[in-house]
Amino acid sequence: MQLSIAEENYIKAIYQLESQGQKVSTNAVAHLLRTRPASVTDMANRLQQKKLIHHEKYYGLQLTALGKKQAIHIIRRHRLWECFLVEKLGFRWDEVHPLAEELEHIRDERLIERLAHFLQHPEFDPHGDPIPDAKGSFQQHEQILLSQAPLNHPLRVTRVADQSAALLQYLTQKGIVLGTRLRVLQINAYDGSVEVKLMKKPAFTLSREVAQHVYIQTYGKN
Amino acid sequence: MQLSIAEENYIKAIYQLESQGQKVSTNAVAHLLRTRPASVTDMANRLQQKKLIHHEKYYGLQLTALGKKQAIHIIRRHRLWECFLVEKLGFRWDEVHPLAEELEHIRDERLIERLAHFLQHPEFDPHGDPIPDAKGSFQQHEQILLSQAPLNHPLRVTRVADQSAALLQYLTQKGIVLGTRLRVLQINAYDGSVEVKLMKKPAFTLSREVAQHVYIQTYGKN
DNA sequence: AAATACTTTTAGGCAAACTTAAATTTTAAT
DNA sequence: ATTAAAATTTAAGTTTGCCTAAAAGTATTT
Repeated sequence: MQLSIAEENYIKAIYQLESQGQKVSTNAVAHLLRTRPASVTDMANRLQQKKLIHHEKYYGLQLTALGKKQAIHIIRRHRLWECFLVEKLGFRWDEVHPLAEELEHIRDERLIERLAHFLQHPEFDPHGDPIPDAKGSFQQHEQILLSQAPLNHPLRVTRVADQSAALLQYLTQKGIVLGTRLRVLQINAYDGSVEVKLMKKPAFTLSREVAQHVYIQTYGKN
Repeated sequence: MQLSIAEENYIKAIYQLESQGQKVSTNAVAHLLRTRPASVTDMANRLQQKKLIHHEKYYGLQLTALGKKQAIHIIRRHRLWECFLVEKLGFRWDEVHPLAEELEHIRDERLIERLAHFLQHPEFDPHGDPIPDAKGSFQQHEQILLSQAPLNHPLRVTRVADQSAALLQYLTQKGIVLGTRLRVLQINAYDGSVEVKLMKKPAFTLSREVAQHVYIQTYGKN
């Protein structure tokens, strides 16, 4: 069953909200897709008829197993294209999201598998998000939010969970990209801001909003 | 002015018919796009309003300068993607056309220019069709139809002017790909079939239908 | 428990791109 | 030069995916 581009975008949005543990309200989807609640209800009916979601009136949307499978395929395509754009065409990590949003809708199994092969089956995209394999499974590796990091411990940046160019450019400018090594000097109990220290640079502070989108891993010692 | 995918497909179809020297009838476009004449008339009105074509009622369609420019951009995208698919992803020349038909609709200037750079600015696609440069000009190099080739002269295949997988697979199987060297032993005056001879292989015959889609260049001697 | 605020759905409409059927125009044939 | 055939356009209707406005349902406050 072939989905339209609009249907794919809804499926992806619902998946995204679900995986953030939020209840998937009509409003939330409308906001994410920059459309209106009435349009979401409209599409919800169609998606339910295609067995891609459950829709309990007034209580929100939920992907079926089938819908989830579709979503993961779309995400696989999206993230592979992001890798391609950065690694092969030389785009920056803050530029690729909108382009991948278009490329992801080309649903050709062979194309995607050959692209994956060409890229040597990457496991993470340029923002550190895991890429599902052809069967749809992905290994979420252990992650800690920068805003909850242990103090004075060697850390490595593994993921930025927000595609906005503004955030990615801001981090880049601060010297933070995937793989950057840093320490957290302190976390401000009042506003949640995080003071970080990169090698050979003066310490600086990141706001809670920023720190809540940056994931790290510990290394060294243990 | 951003064209829809449907509009782009019409523009491309009209360009294709024009460049084959045919008069661009409603019927011809409908046939090419596997739609109905009424749909073509419908779209023709919209395209005319957008100054992309002229439409003299009952007498056919014609691209304006603006329409032609758009068409050439679409073709550039299409042919660059075909190169990518063959050279980087390892697809065969008979597989890439339908995929490129999808990829060509991603209209991002930077993407295309980076793709071109990545491919080292190829001048011809996997079927020997010339790729317009970023400004829209392409050098059509001298070409001769196999069906009009000089007899007993060393020839090199430069282009196959038909994307159908059936033809491309047939030619491949006969040993004919881009760059293949051959001679024409004779051309049958009755049915237009062409007897060709490849190195180290027995001669064989190609029908007029096939020979009219294969272009060659002479080489050696002069 | 009632009133108010907020969310969601329903209803009615619109534009794009298609369809079929009927009317019209052009072309070809007698 | 009519007439018949073919091509084209018009008219009316469909589906997808969106919209606004109004109605209905849910949540919150007092």
